[in-house]
Formats: sequence, structure tokens, C-alpha cells
Amino acid sequence: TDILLEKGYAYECYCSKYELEAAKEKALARGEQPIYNRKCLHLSEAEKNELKSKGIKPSIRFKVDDKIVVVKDIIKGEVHFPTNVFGDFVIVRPDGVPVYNFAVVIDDALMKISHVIRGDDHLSNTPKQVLIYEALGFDIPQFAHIPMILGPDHSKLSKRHGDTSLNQFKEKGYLPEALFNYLTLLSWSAPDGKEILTKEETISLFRLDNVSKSPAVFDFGKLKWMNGYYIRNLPKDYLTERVVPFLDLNDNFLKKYSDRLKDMIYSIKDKIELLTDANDWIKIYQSYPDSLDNEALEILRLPTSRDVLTHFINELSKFQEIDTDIYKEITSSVQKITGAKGKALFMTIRVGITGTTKGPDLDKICTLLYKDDIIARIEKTLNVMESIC
RNA sequence: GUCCCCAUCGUCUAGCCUGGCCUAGGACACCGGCCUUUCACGUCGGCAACAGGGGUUCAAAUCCCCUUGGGGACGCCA
Repeated sequence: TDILLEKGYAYECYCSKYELEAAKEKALARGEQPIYNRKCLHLSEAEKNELKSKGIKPSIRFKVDDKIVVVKDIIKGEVHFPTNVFGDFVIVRPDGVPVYNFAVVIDDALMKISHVIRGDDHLSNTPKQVLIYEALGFDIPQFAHIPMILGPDHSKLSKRHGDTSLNQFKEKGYLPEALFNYLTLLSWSAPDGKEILTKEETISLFRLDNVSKSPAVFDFGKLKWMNGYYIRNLPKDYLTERVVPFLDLNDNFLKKYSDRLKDMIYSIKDKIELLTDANDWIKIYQSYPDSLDNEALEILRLPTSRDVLTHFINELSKFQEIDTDIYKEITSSVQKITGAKGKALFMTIRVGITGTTKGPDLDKICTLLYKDDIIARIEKTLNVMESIC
């Protein structure tokens, strides 16, 4: 600040907050720009000392000439700002603490920052900063003002639009690489239009000069889709590692089946609120048969249901363990014996085992579970049927 | 209010700089078909946009101007 003061780029201002406030309101009332009136610009040393002796501490203002500042921006191009819209602005407060616009310049210049990349909303701060760079003789960095991300209502994205912090997304089960990939596609796109990109691909393709100028609305739906895509396509081992923190591993069921779990999760793509939904689905298993809903009960009330389940157990008992082929064999035998087919056959088995009408493919369910477990579950269902049918 | 930025399907965008190849391409969402004896996934098809008006030009989504619309900034906040 000494340099700026000495060279006449800045001066001390003894005006009080109240004075300034009043002046501002007056100007606004007259429909004019609220610009500092330079009252303190020409104070003599004597006057300053007098004010100081009264205990008034000055703030320091940057003296702004009436001209047009041209900001060169990689994304926006050359932007012209008349300085008379902001006037002489404060650089240091009376307590000696520098103001943001001043501090960033000093900071960045000292650290030899080459590129200042930030949100669009900082564009109008930039001319002030450029002025300071120039006064101090610093090299002006390259600026790149990225368009803002808007909420679904097209206003600046904020808390009231829902989850906006990385941790919230993480807690909800969004994979970091999916979020990264999605965010990357806002106001930018790969030259070939490819949308699913690894971090490495993005880094090698990304160029500031093909970032779009217009703001982007955050689309939670597309993020969701992309996260699902990642969940489905990432290597299974890696996926399991990612999924485990979201599951209640203390539970016996999960302990017992954790090795087969990845296949199951891999197949649960329905209404993925994501990983957390997989957890819900598993809970349906766990809480069975308390989870029987009307739809499931209806299936169990079918006249053939009892037969189907009983014979399913019988047939299954003939085998050591169940796999896809055996599953087919069993279901066709049960069909022959009971005469039940279609929904009456498969839905009954589904409900008998899982207690619900929804879930992964039946053959997958059957191969996921162990034979004894299936039998136990169906027997449970048969017991339940005693009481409700 | 003043200044600045922006403007292609509902949303993210390609194309715009270097006008004709645009019958405006892709993705999400949505709607249908297929697959699956559930739901999803997958797959095939469909709906859907150059904000409006003036120019310039043989030719405009592309270049220029105006209007409208949206966003942001106007602090001794960061």
C-alpha cells in the first residue's frame, strides 16, 4: 500500500460509514450511480493529522481514473468496463485488513499465478483487479470466467435446490467418477461428442477455449442416469469395494452372502436411488416375510400356490445345490406336476422365496441363495399362508 | 435502477469464429415396439429446438443492428 500511496494511485479516506451510507442513498434516490465523491482525495497533511488526532483511522481507497478497462478473457473474449460505474474503491479497511479485491491481486501476483479460472460472477470484479495489477506493475494473468451452474429454476445453484455439497452426493451413493464426469459436461463437451469419459480422457481433451459461454442448468436426472451407468459398468471388484460402506455388514445375511453380493447388486438396476436403494432391496430380504404386500398376498391366494411351493421344495430336494440349469429343470417339473404356468408359476415361486413381487431375475435369485436357505424361506411362506389364506 | 454476460429440443449440448454439406446431429427425460413369465438393464423407433424483428448476401442457426427473455454484479463480503 505504501507504494500505491506514494505514487498517488491510492489515498486515505476518513469518511465514516454513516456519511457514505447517506451519500449512497441520496445518489440512488436521484437515480444516479452511488460513487464515492472523492471528498478525502485532496486532504492536506495537516487536515489528516487533525483527523488522526481525533482517533479516526482512515481506510485506503484506490484512485480510479475515468476510462474504459478492457478485460481479456479466454472464454468471454474482450470485455469493456467503464470505470465510472464503481469509482474509487476501498482497498484496505481502517483496521488495516485488506479487502478481497486487493488481497487476491497481491496474493496471485506473489504466487505468480498464470491463469485465474473462476465463476462468471467474478467477471465484474475483474476490472478493479486489473487496475491494481497495472498500478503495481504486475503481469496480468490470463482470465477465464466459467459460466455458472443454475438450479432447475434457472437461478444460481444453491442449498435450496437440494444437495449441493460433494459430501451430500457421496452420502447418497453417487460415485465420485460419475459426479466428476457429469460436472465436466456442463458448459463443455468433448470434440467427438463422447459423454462417458474417464478423468484421464477429460484431462487430455479439455481446453478452456471450447468452454461454452452460456450457463448450464444442473440436471439431477442425468446425473442419476450417469451414476447408474457407472455402477453397471465399472469392474465388479471395484464396485463391491464402493458399495460395501453403504451396506449393513453386521447383519448375518450380508456376511453370509457378501461373496455373491456383487452379482446381485450388479443386477439391481431398478429405480436406482442408487447404492442406497440396493440396500433397501436387501432389507426386503432380511425382513421377510413381514414385508408381504397386497400384491404378494394375492399371488399366495391363488389356488395353485400351495401346490407349486410344496413341489418346488420336493424337486429342489433332489439336488445338492442349485444352478441355472437345475433351476430350469425344477421349474419345468413343477409346471408339469401342478399344471400351473406363467404368472401363477413364476410369481408364486418369486413371492415364496423373496416375499415380494419385484427384484432381480428369478434364476439369479435362486443361484444367489443356497438350497437350504431357499427351502427355509419357502417353508416360512407356507406357514404364513396357513394364517392368511 | 446502472453495468456486464448469455440466448439451438423440457434439460446438457454439436454446428456459429472460417455463411451453402442442416431435411439442424448426439445425450438425459418422455412416449411406443422388442427382449425379459416382475422391475430394471439392453435394443429398435418416435416426439421435440435455431426467442422475435429488421438488415447484409445468390444463400443466414451461422455475420450486423434492435427488441424481448434469462443470468450475474453493483459492500470498509469473499
